[in-house]
Amino acid sequence: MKTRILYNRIAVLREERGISRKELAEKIGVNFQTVGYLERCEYNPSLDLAFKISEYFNLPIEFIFSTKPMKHMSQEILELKTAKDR
Amino acid sequence: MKTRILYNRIAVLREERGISRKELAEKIGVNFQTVGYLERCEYNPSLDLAFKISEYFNLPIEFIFSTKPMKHMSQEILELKTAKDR
DNA sequence: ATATATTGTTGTAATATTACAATAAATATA
DNA sequence: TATATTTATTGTAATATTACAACAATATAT
Repeated sequence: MKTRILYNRIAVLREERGISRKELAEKIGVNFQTVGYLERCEYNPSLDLAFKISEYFNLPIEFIFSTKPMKHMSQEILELKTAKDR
Repeated sequence: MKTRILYNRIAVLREERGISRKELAEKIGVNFQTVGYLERCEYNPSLDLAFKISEYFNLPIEFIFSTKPMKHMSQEILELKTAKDR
């Protein structure tokens, strides 16, 4: 199957939690370099690994990964706030 | 990474739509035998393939795939209906 | 009953993912 | 500055996924 590039928010989410790739890698049970590959979108995770990341951040897979480039979370917040008072 | 078994509802969802593995395979762009492997949980899909299946059925990945054995949809409906009148 | 389509199974090959090592570059911290 | 930590990059090997072929078993339809 010709694999599409998938986009993700791993780097920002990791930053929010203030943890290093090494720490995240340990939590989800992969090599720390694998986290690097994922953050740079050099390859896609398996569904199993996506679930582990989703469980660690306690966020749905669709919030972390997307087939289309992701909006910045900051932007998304502002849009949601604006939508509220219409 | 030691891969966990992931469970899925592909067979029932496909049945609901009344389509064969071959048809589903064509829609999501994989070999029809790959659908068989997935339905029998003989291996997990890539995240990319999970997204394609999710897009085809128009359902979130978490509704189709799970790390724990899935409740039957029939059962889930009844529980939701019961929860409503408490 | 006999075609036809669908599913299950086995095996091999190609591609994608993950692991791991080694080293350089960049960042933070003492 | 010097030291330690984190990140980036490259290369090789192991494992997992997908493709594909071939055939048997079931089910559907004519």
